[in-house]
Amino acid sequence: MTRARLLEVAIAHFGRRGFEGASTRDIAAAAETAMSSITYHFGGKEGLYLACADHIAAQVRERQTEAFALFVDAAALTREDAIARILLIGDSMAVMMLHPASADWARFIVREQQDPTEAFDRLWEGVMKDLLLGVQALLSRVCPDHSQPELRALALLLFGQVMVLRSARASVCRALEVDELGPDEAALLRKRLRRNTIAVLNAETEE
Amino acid sequence: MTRARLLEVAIAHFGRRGFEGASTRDIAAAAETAMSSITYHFGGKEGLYLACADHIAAQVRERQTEAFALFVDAAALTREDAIARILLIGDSMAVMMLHPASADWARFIVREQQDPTEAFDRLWEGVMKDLLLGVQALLSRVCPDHSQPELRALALLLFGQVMVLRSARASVCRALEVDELGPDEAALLRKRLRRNTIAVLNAETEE
DNA sequence: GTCTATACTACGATAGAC
DNA sequence: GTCTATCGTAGTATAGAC
Repeated sequence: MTRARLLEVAIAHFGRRGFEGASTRDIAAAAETAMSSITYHFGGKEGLYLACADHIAAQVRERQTEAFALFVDAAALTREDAIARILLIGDSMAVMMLHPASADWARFIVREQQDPTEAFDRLWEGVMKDLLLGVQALLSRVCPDHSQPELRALALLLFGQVMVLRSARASVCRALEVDELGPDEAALLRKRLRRNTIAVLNAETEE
Repeated sequence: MTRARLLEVAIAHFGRRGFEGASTRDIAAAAETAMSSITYHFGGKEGLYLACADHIAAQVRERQTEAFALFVDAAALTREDAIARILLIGDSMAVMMLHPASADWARFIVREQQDPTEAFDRLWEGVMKDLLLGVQALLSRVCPDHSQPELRALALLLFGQVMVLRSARASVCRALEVDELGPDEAALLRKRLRRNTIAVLNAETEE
């Protein structure tokens, strides 16, 4: 499939060099097709860019199917079960962020986060919104007294711990004195994430 | 100063569009000078890019002078004082990340974090290394039993909570249902950061 | 559907006037 | 130090063959 190959290559190129920096020539060449295939399949460079966003949203959603399943019936859970689910979701996200395959699309997302275009709307509506609302619902079981904005802020900062594994990867590697994150570093970071999350949620529960 | 104006403009342009995406034509025009001034002052596009990294490092270091001062004599502190200092540093970083002025250089840094070039070395050696080592030293007062890698992982995830305010700004705004972060949102996020940090550090202390 | 060929614009670098 | 002028290259888009 020329179309599928173009999408995959384009996500990598747009992610690394940005919309303007990436060239349709390079993308077409790397996908082993002609430049005009982009016009045919996506209408042009911009169409290809937006299609990348849709593809990423679908891909992340598929990869996190098990995590999304943990959002159902949140209101009926005990506090302990809600905490357990939050820990599972956080770890699932961490594993994804630590996996090499997430590098390309994560670059794309981080770029859109800082300079949102129409592509960000698609990413947000496609996955992020549901992910954040889901965690918020679980958090409201853990901290029933918190206001909705407080729960959202909590969810965002918890996500921040996970996202730093991608968005500041170079510093993570430098700090841990490795060239790239291996199994040992992954285990260390996941353990730390789990313990931090437990600490935060327990502190909120005690009050 | 043509040189200073070029640096400021270039950080914004490189941050938004990346090294390849940004054009020396646009940078020169925005700095109200000729394109050849870049050649004269920085030797070319790449020289300008590296000079941007140095400038950012110096700028952040200057802006965080008070925070860096909190690193001195870490070994002699009580656990409570070390925690208090970590909270101050975290809040100082959060204020910086929430301030509109950090948008341009933060884009530059986040980009380098995901695709490090020689510019990342300059950012790391210029500020980040000392910042992370400093926090690590304070953390070792709080959790004297932890290994160095454990302390580094802890420091990284704590930073992640702060960095998410910039690196995922679009999602933060969407989640809080605002177009941009105002004083109310800033207060909410800073409070949450503080409480999370206290919770994490207390949990580690108890064991 | 995928290719080649081409039109037109914008890129970075540099030479040389002032 | 800063400008204008220009060179060679690389960008996107599109027309048209197959």
